Amino acid sequence: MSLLIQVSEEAIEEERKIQQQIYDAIDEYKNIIFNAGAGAGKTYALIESLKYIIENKGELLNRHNQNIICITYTNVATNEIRERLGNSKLVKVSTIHERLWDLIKDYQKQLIEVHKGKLIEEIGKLRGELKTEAKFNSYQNIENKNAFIALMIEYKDEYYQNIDKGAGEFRTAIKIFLDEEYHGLLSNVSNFKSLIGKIYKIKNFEECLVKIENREYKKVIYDARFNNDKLHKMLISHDTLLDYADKIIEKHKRLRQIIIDKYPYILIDEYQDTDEKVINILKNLSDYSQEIKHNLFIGYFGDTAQNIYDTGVGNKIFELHPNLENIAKLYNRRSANEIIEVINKIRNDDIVQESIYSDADGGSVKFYLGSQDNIDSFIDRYKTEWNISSDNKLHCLVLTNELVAKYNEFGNFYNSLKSTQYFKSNWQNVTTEILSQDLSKLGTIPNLFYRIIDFKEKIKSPKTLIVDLMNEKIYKKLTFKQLKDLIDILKSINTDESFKQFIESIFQIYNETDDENYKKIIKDLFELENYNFEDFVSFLLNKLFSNIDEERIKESKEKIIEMLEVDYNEHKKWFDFINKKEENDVIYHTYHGTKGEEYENVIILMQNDFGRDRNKFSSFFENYGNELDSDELEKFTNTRNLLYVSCSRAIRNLRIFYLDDTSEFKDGIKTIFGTVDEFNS
DNA sequence: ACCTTGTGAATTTTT
DNA sequence: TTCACAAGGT
Repeated sequence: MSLLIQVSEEAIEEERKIQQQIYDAIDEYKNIIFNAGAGAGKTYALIESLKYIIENKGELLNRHNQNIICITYTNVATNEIRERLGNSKLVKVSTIHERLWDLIKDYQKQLIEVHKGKLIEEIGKLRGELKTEAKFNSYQNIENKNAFIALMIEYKDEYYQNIDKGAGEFRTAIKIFLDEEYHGLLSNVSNFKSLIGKIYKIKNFEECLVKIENREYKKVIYDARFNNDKLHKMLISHDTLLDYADKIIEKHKRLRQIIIDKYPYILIDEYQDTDEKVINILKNLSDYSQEIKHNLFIGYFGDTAQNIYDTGVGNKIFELHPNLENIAKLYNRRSANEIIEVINKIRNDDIVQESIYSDADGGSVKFYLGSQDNIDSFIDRYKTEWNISSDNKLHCLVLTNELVAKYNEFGNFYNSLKSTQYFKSNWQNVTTEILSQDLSKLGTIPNLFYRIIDFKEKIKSPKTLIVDLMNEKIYKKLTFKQLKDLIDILKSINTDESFKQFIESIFQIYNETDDENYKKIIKDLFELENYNFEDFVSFLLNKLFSNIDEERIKESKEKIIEMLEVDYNEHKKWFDFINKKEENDVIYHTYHGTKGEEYENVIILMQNDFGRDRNKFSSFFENYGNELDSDELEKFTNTRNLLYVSCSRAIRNLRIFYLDDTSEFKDGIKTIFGTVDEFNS
């Protein structure tokens, strides 16, 4: 049965009127906030608005050498808007970070001033902590702190060499150079490490201030690749960039005027995800434009109920930037009526959507009660009932990446990487470096694995083009005979067995053949110093288990071999996941990761807890419709938004499968989903 | 009975 | 990084 096809004349007319409201605001330079729920065509409205400005103000802007700014939250969104808008020199589409850095990077004198202020502030904070926090009590009682600090700075190398050791070993190693009068500080090793970390930081910052005074350091640099500041090296990361931009723009009127006069139209996509500091910058520009009576249009496009990240401004925007003209679009262009009814109840605010289609009946939503044991049979049931196939996939939402890996059938490979020393000590990078679908963000080793798997798949496939297999420089110079020989060698690599054997085979041929072209291809692929399996393992060992004792080398090597011997299907599934080309009929995602997507058939696996919160979802249903204090309300809203984003992905069919007992909060569920059915397989 | 210490486990996402 | 908990000390 087809649905979601017919649109009524009135609806089209109504949509046009809403779009006209935006155009009118643009003409009058009235700042707006455009709110549209999930699937309303928000990006469409944004792009139409950009086109309107280009068509109607383009000539004037060109003449004055002015531009339109469109800022987005992600690089993916930037690319999508550029693609849908088409080429336009007038519109600068970029992420907020890229744009802000572009605006301030040439004001180095002012940046240095802000940076100095930041360093001094940080030093003050650190000193304060050392003075007041209880865990530094024994340090506070030391007579000659400077002597202790000097000693620890002298033995910095020794300190870092031992930092990963257990408490006992660490203590012994430090006592070798630490005078006896300070041994009391070592009674609690974790407090000691925290103390020394702060001491080193203060030292670094002070040295940095001196270098700035000596004009040895002259530039502040924003580096988008890192997630942490290295303030003492003049490197700032994402958050600090926003902070510095906010401060500089607040302080310097001239810069404000330059921005306003150069960019009279600023449009913000997904404003709810934007940091408060950014809203503050825009508010500042807006106020100043009114003060000097220069024209400036600011348009926020988004939806407060889809704010699922803590750093996003969400509904605080109405306080931070008051007096915006509110424009709402209440049509839904994505989902069947049954879905829309449920998502309206979840958000439960003044955005009550209705379908733009007159043939939107025919979807279905149900809430089931089940358990861990019958997840599989639940999914099987809907594979049959919904005729799931490669053309009609089933998308299943789970809460953690660990489950995504497991259900997408590369759990062992994922866990073998995750349990390496490198990922244990960089646990915050696990998701990005192992599961990022942006290749440039994969970690060194996952990236290498990715390239090798890619190579293996290409060699196996008869459809692979020469261009995709090797660098142009290689095949360009080859005769027909040479090319044929090279291909024969490549084909002789063993691609039938495990990943480990594939790599062994590559190296074996490498060391037997005289074909320089083959060697060049392998060198381009691996970028190693030595090309044999033993050295390859050592290379992995060095990257994944650096800093380990002699005794643990053997077991670590075994772990690496294990990683390479995981069933090759797992490597392949991981590879397909990274490429977003999963071949299974059922595809798993995290709730968060589905933002902006839409799927015909959705199953959401849900339970009481998430992370440290023992009752994230249960308390949402318990509190639905109740009056809440501000802390409770914040938690409630946060869960509500996540639930709203997840449920609103569905176009036609939606099932919630709840894995814990719901008897305590059944009423809340019933209010939203109608019934709670028990699933027994 | 209470306090201190060490160890291991734990969310998501973006720039 | 932060938290919970077990083990060990006072």
